[in-house]
Amino acid sequence: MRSSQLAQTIANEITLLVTSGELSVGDHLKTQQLADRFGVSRSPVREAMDMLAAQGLLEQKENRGFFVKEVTDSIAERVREDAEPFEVANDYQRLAEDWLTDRIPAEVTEQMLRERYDLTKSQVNDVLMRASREGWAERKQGYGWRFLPVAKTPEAFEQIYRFRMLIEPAAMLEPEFRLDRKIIEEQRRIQLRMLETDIERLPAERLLHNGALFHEELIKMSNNPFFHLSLVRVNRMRRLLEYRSRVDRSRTVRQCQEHLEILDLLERGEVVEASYAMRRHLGGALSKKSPVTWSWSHQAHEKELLGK
Amino acid sequence: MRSSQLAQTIANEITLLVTSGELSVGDHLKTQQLADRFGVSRSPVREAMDMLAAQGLLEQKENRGFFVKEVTDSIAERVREDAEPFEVANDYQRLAEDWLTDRIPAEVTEQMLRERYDLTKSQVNDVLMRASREGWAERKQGYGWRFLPVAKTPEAFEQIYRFRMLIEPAAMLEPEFRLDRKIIEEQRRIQLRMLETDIERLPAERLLHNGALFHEELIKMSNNPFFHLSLVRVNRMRRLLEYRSRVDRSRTVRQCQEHLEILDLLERGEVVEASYAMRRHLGGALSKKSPVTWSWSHQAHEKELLGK
DNA sequence: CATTGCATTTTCAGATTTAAAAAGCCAATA
DNA sequence: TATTGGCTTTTTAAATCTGAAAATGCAATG
Repeated sequence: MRSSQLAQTIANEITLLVTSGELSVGDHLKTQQLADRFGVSRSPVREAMDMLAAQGLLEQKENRGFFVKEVTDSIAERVREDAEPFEVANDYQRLAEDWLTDRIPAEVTEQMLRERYDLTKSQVNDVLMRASREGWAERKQGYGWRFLPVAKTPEAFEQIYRFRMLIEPAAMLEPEFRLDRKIIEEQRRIQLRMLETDIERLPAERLLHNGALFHEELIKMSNNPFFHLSLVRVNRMRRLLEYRSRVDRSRTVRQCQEHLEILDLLERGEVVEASYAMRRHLGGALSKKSPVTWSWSHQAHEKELLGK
Repeated sequence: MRSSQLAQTIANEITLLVTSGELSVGDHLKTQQLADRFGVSRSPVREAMDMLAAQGLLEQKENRGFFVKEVTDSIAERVREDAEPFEVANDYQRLAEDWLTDRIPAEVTEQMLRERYDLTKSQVNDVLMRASREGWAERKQGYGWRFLPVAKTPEAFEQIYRFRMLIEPAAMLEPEFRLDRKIIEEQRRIQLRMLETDIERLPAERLLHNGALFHEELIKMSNNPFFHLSLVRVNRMRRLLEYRSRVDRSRTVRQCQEHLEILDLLERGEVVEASYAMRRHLGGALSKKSPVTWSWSHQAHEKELLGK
């Protein structure tokens, strides 16, 4: 029973609503309401509910619609980790992997890729489009594509972290920065849950995702979309790199704790403290790899203080 | 005589080589060499040379290839200012314009756009792809596109400048920052030429382009591609905004002077000074619009110095 | 023996068609 | 009277095809 991508996505979102407790057993799911919420029409919502009814999460009553039937632990696990087009993501990963490990040349034609990965034209197109959006592939002037060397080296890691150490703490000090309790509570919940759960058992993917989410949600509060956008972009690139390296789970616990500390500081209104904590937090990830001199920043600061 | 886009582009590049003095009268243009240089095959280079020969810039000798024939002022003017697909850029501008001035709704279907602007499917696709790359349009979950409110407000201007004030000075203090004399000389040349020329006569487009180029070339020297990429991206967005507002040419002279000062500092190796000058330079553009408090940065710096 | 000039092959964009998916509509119903 | 459920219409995505453009091979030439 092959069903549409969108319906899948929405089925997951509905399942999330149920498992998160926003909907409880016996509640009535109104089609239009859900459609509005997700920004789609009723068709895919309807289809998603059909699927969930077939799985037993929902119950359909003739001419009255769907109702939550039961909530068991097994259902929570049924949520697909990512609702994104399965194969595209795969193909993309594969290409990225091959490029990062020098298994493909820097210049290729679409044809070559089609053959190598056995893809259709539009699949190749999707993958290349994505790669170019993420900044590591570009069309050549004539025929063919060129892959860019960015992020191949281990230094890329360092570069990303230095960039983040600059923008993330600064974002908190933006004049339009406003605390958003909802975001803070949501993130606290996520981080606490990770600490409670057996970290070893969580998939690496989820660890990376939650980590990135934390930082992206916080930077949003700066109310300067350019900070947010930049972070989202470097994070995409970073995920490409981190996918390959095994996640060091011993550090994850420490990271969660630091995340929680930052949330505490923010909630108490100690924004400058939080900004500083964020800087240390990011610096920590960096210094594990190599001793970095921060002297430059002190120079700059001294300079500015003098100049004032 | 309609000829291929690529050949046009290359014809312009070749003309540029001649007018810039890199090639002089009588020089032999080797096909393969040029093809390699431009990253294309010999075919479009050949076609471009045919075109230029027809125009009289080059001379073809039987079985010996093409040679530079003459260099007159009229030829320099023949160079098309931008070699980018003419209409795509136009359509894109038009759409952006309409969105910025609220003449189209936030949510549209491709169909709507096709009708409104009388475009083919792939044209619409190109334009939307570009808009999504530049961050102001995104696909809805189902059918249709959503335009994002970013950069519509005048505050967007301020936000962009605050972002730039953060990353551009910091880029100069990156550990991998290296002076590149070639870049510095090239930029100095451009800035000087602008000061010499009657600023009133330069097209606004060119002013904006040169300004953006200056900053993008400088940030490259940080050797941290993430700084460069971020700047390129906010600049694209900025151009969208600035296109609409008339360029204040009285400020352009001052800006060029500041650019030159920064170049001088860099060349003398006073990088920290240069970084600071860059910050002031960007702050200047901002403070023209509204008085901005810089207090936050001092707080942060104090904090960090104390924390050390 | 490097380079040209032409011929040949390959690649890809655009148009067209076909299939799939989402949105909209409206009578039936609780 | 709000909502569903089936149905129709609209919209987009995928597959195929075709021709123009770009890349490449090679004999001819200086």
